[in-house]
Amino acid sequence: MPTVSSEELAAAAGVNSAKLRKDFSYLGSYGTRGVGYDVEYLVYQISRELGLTQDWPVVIVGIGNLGAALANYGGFASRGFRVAALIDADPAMAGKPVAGMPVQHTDELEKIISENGVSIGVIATPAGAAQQVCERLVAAGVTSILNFAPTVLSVPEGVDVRKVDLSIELQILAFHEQRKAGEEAAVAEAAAAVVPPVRAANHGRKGPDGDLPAVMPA
Amino acid sequence: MPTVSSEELAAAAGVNSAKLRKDFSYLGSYGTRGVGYDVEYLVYQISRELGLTQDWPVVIVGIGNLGAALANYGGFASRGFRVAALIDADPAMAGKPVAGMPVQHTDELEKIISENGVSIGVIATPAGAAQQVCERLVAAGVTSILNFAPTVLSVPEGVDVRKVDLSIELQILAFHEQRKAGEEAAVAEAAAAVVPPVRAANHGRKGPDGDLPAVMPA
DNA sequence: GACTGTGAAAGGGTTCACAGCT
DNA sequence: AGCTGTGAACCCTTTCACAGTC
Repeated sequence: MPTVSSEELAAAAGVNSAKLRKDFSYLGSYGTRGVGYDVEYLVYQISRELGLTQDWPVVIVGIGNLGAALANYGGFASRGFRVAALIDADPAMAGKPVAGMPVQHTDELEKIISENGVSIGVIATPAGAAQQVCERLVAAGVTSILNFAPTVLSVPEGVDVRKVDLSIELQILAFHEQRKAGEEAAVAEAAAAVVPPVRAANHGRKGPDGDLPAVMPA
Repeated sequence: MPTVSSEELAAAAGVNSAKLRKDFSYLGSYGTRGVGYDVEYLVYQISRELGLTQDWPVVIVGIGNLGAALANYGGFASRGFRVAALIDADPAMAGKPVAGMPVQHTDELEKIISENGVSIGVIATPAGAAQQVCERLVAAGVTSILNFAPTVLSVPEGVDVRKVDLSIELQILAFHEQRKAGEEAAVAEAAAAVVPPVRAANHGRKGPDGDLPAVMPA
């Protein structure tokens, strides 16, 4: 399939074809009128725009179950990420191979970051250690942090932090599950609490990844 | 602090106070004019609306690093989730304790789900096993699935699936990182590709959790 | 006086619909 | 004829601003 139309892509993604065309147009005019988009060229242009054509060295700090899971995660390499080092504070971990790579001690953190030109760090430590690790990463030159620890990190201006809370997705499912569990019961409960019954909107999927639950006026 | 104003909450959350009041108003009128919101009452009402006051038994299928990390994750219990069982296809895993709970074999899957009234399942298996596990979960009565495997699951109507891709958050950081890495370079590259230079919007944080990156017209 | 709840205005994103190119 | 690229219309969300309540 060398070429694809906005209609086909939109159907596959579950969105309106006009939206898809307009979105693509912000990246440039990569389509051909009367024909569609050249698949290979389009993939390249989008990859480039998203930064997938670059090589991003990352360090993972905190090699517990989660850190090890991340180190073994196959999806990183294919998206342009290269795990430059695994770092843990436990001296007993040092030298142990995880995902075919020896764990290094926290003492080496600054050296690893500067030698590899790392600008993205992943924190998978316990909550108590996260802020301190974060500060060391930032001081060493990291400007983007992905935080899996259940803490809100404070960082200086210019540093990006994204927090992944593994329970939030479960909460979203539970929220919908609650709504599924019979409207009668929900309405009865709502009435008992002297609350106007509320209806779930946006329950359907917009794209491959659903939206957050939204409570809308009836 | 028995009471809070919309202004205080909005400042803490980084949103407009009118938006916060309007959002709350969709849940009902839980505030008091001239006073604010009673913290305890508000927390209860929001918890109830989000389904946090219910007990949700969940099963985790696939007890590798990620499954173990999820089993050990402290955030679940505090949000009303109870890990009813850990399930793995490897007979060698059966009976081994993970997070203080014996791993059970996949053979028991249907029994576990019906006996515990489980409606939410977490899939942390390798990609190859995910669809099959998914089908067994659904057949056994699960109606919400949280999928950590790098596969798109197909499910019957009425079943909710949310996919967590651990590399997407990294991609978002890399996207911003790319933009940080000097506008001159980016513009030069864009010009070389015969593309109008594009500027990142929505780079700032709206709430505690940042938005997806958006490419907007200049 | 202080603060909520909410109509109305403003703003932003999505969809329509069609001009323009192949 | 077929499909992109995009101005304009539309619609939904956010913000303003103030009436209503304590």
